[in-house]
Amino acid sequence: MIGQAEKRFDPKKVEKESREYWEAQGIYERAKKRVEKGERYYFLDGPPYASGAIHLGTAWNKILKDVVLRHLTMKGYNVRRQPGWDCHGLPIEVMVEKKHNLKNKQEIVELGVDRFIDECREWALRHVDIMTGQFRELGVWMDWDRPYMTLHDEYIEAAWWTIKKAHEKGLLINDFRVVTWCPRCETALAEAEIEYQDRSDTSIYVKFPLADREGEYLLIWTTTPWTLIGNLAVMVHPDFDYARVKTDEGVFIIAAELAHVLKEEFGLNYETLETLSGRELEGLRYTNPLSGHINVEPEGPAYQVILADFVTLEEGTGLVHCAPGHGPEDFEAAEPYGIKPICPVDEQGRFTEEGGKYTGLIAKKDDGRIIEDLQEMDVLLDSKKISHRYGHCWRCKSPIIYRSTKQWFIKITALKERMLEEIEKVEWIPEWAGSARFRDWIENSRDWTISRQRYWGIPLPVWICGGCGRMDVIGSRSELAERGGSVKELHKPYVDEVRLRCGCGGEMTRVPDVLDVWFDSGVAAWASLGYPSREDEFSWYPADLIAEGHDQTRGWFYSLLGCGLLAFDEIPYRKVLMHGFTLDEKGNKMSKSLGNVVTPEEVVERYGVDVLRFYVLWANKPWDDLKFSWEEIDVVKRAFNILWNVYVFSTTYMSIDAFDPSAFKDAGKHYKKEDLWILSRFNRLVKEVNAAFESLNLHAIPRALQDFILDDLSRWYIPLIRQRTWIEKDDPVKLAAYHTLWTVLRGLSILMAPVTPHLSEELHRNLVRPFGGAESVHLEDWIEPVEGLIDPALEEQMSVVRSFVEAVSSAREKRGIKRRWPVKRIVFVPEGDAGRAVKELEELAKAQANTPEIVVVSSAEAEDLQDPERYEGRDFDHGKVFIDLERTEDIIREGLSREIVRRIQQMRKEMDLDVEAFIEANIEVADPVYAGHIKAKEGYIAAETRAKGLYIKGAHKPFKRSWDISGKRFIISIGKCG
RNA sequence: GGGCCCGUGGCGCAGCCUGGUUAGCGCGUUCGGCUGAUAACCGGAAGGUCAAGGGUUCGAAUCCCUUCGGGCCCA
Repeated sequence: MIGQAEKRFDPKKVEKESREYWEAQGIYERAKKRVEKGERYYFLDGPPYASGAIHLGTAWNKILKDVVLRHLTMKGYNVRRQPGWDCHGLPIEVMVEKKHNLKNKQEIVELGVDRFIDECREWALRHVDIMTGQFRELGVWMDWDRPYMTLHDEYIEAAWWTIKKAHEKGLLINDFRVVTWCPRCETALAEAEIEYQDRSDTSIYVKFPLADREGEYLLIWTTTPWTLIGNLAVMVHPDFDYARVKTDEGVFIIAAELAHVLKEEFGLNYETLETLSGRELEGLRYTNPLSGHINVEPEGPAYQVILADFVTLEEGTGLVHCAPGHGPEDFEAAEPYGIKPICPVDEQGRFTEEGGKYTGLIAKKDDGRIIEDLQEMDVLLDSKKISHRYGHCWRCKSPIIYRSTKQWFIKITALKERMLEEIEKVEWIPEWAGSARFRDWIENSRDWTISRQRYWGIPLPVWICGGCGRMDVIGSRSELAERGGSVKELHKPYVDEVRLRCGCGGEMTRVPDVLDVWFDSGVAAWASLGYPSREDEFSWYPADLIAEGHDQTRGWFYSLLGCGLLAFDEIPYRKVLMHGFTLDEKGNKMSKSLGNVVTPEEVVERYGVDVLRFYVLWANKPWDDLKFSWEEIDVVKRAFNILWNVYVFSTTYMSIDAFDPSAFKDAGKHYKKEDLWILSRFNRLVKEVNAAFESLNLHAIPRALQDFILDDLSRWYIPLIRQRTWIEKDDPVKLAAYHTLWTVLRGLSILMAPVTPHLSEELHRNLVRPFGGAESVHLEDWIEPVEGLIDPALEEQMSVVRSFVEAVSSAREKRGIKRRWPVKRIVFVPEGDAGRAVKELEELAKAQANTPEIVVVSSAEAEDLQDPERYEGRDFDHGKVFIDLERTEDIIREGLSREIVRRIQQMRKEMDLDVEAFIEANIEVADPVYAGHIKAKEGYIAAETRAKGLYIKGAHKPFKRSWDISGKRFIISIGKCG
C-alpha cells in the first residue's frame, strides 16, 4: 500500500535509495534485457579524453545522451550504449613526462620507451576508472564494464585496416608538407591541436634591395623575423595597386593604399613616382639580405616577386614575405613557380647546418639576433612590439612554428565533394549544424596530416624496405603474422622491432610514427564493434545517433566522416545532436585562472543529481551555450519541492485511507469536471513531451513538465480537490479524486524517468509498484497520449473560470475582503461563451470564488449594479464581474467560523498532532453576539477541526492562544483527546 | 577577412522554422493574501522602441537585406 512520503524533500536520500535499489535488483541489466528483441538503435558515444576529471561540459554531454537513451529504451528500442575512451596521445605523454621531469624526446628514450608506454597506459586506465565513477554518479546508464578504448589491440587493428583502405584508394600520401609543429613536443600538430592566444611579438619592416636597381627596395612587414632566413620570394596581390615612392631612405615599393604609413609611422616624406599593378611587378628580382649567411642553395627561381590572391591590405605593406618552408600558404604560392622550400630548422626548432651563420639559434626565440643583423645591414626600417593571436600547442602551450617536413597525410581534399554529398544524408539538430557550420568547415578543409613523431599512439602500419624502398601497409595483426611478424602488443616499441622480408630480399622496417589521435576516434563507428577483427557485432553499423559539442565540428564529426569515407565510402552516422559549451553566469569560459569553475560534484553536493539533470536540459536550447547559474538551479530545486509537496499531499491522504487504485474499478463514472480537466491537461503534456523527444528539442521537455506540475497540478487541481480529500470514509467522490491524482502521478513518474531517474523511481516505488506496476519505473513502457481524453473545450472553459476567479480575487483585494470570507453573490456579465463556461463549471467556480451564488446576466441587466456601496466590479478578458458586498449574518457567521477553524488548525499543527487525531477545544469571546455566531456554527467548526468536544466559554484546555479576529479578542485553547 | 550562433522589461530565458490575439515564463522589485502538501506557497502591480535601420506583406519579435554589439570557429 501507499506509504506516507517524507515531509521534506531530501534529494540525496531519494537518490541513494534508488541507486541502491537498481544495484540490488540489477535493474539496468533488466532494462536492457526487456528490449533485447526490440528494434536496434546504435548510439555511438564520443570518447572523452582519459586525462583527468570530468567537468560541467562533459557532465552535460553525458546527461543529454542518457536522457535520450533512457527514453528510447523505455520506448522499446534495443539501444547500444557503450561508452568510449580516447586513451592515446600527447596530453597523457606530457603528464608522464612531467612525472619523471623529462624535458625532451631524448630523455624519453633514455627512460625506455617500453616503460614510458606502460606508464602512459597505466595513466589512461586509472583515469578511465576515475571518470567512470564520476559519470555513474550522474545516474548515467551505460555499459561501464565494457567500454571501447582506443588502446585495445582490437581497436588498433581497426585503425590499421582503415589506413590500409586509404592506401588502396591511393589516398595515403607521404610527402613534404608545411605543418604546424611544436618544438617542445617535437612533433607535427593537427589544426585541432592548436590553441590560439594573444601574445606579444616583434614586428619588423624590412627593405629587400631590388637586384638591378640601386637604392630601390621592396618593403615587407613580418611578425616572424626568423622566417626571413627561409625567405625565397615576395608575394603581391595581382589586382592591387603598388606605388614606387621616393623617400630619403631610398625608393620603396609599397601598396598604394598603404603608402601613408611611411609618413605616419616612420616620419618619411614621400613622393609617388609611378603606380603599378601587382601583376606588373611579377618576376621582379630582389636580394634577401640574409641569403648570403646561409648554407643552402634554394632550388628553382627564388628571390622574385610572385602573385598570391590571399594578400590583403589589412596590415603591413601589401607585400608579403614568402618562406615556403614556414607557411602552408607560402608553400602553395611558391609551388607553381617551381620554387622549392628550404627548411633549415630541426625538430626542436633549432637552426641546422643549413642555417649557416644562424646554426644553433632557436626559431622564434632568437628573433632578436636576426633583427640585429638586419639593423647592421641597414635594411631594417622599423621594429615594434605588437600583440596578436598566435597558435600554441594545446598541451604544453609552446608557441608553434611551421616546418616543411615529410609527413604522412590523407588526401582528404580529394574527397571533398563526396563529403559534401554525404552530410546531406544526415539529420542535424539543429539543422544549421550541418547545412552551414559543418559544410563551411568541409569546404575549407585541407589534407589531413595523420603522422606524429611521438610514442603513445596507434603505430602507423607502414613498413618500408631498406633495399628497394617498397612500401607495405599492414591491415591487421594476422596479416603481420602471415608476413612473419609476431608481436607482444601493437604499441611502440614492440611493433617497431618487427622486421618484414621484402620481395627484393631486403628488410622492411616500420615507419616510426604514430597516428594523430583524431584518427583513433575517427574509426570508432566500427572499431567499437570490434570490426574487422570480428564480425559478430558489425550488424549494428552505422551509428543512428551521435551527440557532441560544437567544437567537434572540426573534430570528431569530421574525423568520423573522413574515416567513414575511407572505410565504407559513406558517412558513418545518421543523426547528430550538436550541443553548446558550458560558460559561467556572465558568459565567460570557465577556467582555473579565472576562478569561475563550477564542478558537477559541487552542484550534486548541493542540489542532487536529478536537479542538475533537469537544470541542464531546462536552462536553454541544447545547441546554445549554457550559462551556468546558481540562482537558476535554485529555481529548479524549488519546482522539485513543489512536486514533492504534491507527492506528500497525495500520500498523506491516500495512506490514511489505504487507497488502492487497482481496487477502484469504475473510477471513470465518478470523475468530476476537474478530474477530466487535469487528465486532459496531462495527456496534452504527454503529447508535448513526446514531440520534444522526437525532435530532440530537449529543453521543451523539462519546461513542459514544469509548467504542468506548477501551474496545472499544484496551483489549480490540488486546491480544487482539497475539499474532496477531507470527506470521511470510502465516498467515491473522494476516491475519484485520489484515482485521478494517482493516474497523473503515475504518468508523471514515467514521463520524468529519463530526466529525473531517481525521483521518478521514488514516486513509482510508492505509488505504482505495489499495484501491478513494473519493478522499476525504468522497466515501464513509455507513455503515449490518450487522444480521447484531451478535451479542448473543457480546457478552454477551465481557463475562463480561472481568470473569472482571478478577477473576483482582484475585486476582493480592492475592498479588503479576504478569500476566507464568502461574498453574498457574484454577478457575471460575460463576453462570448464565457457565461456558459462558468455555468458548466459552476460548482468549482463557486468554491474557488467562495460564494454561494453566481448569477450570469446581460450587460443591460447589469445597469443597476453601479452602486459602489453595494458592488465592486472588475473587468477581465472574458467580461466583467461584480461582487455583492452586503454582509449578511450568514456571511459573518461563515467567515468567522472559517477564521476560527483556521486558528485551531494552526494550533493543531503547532502541537504537532496527527492529521487524524481528535481534540477538545474551548473558545472564549467577550462579545455575546460573536459567541452566538460561533454557537450557530458549532457543528461545522467541530467537524473541520476533528473536535469531539467544542465548548464556548468552558474550561481552558492545555494549549492556549489569544487571537485577534475582526477586531475582537478570542481566546482559544485545545487539547488532545484520549 | 570568412563562416556560424546569439542580441526579447534590472537579470536569465521561451516564442522565430510554419508571419496574424493585448509578446509569454522564471528570478528580482513592490503591494497584498494564504496556511493540515507550506522552513513553503499564491495573487496583484510596476517594468519591454522584441539591438538599430531598411525591405517584403493587409499584417513582422517571426521572412529578406544592411549596420552595430557579444561569442565560437577559421584565416
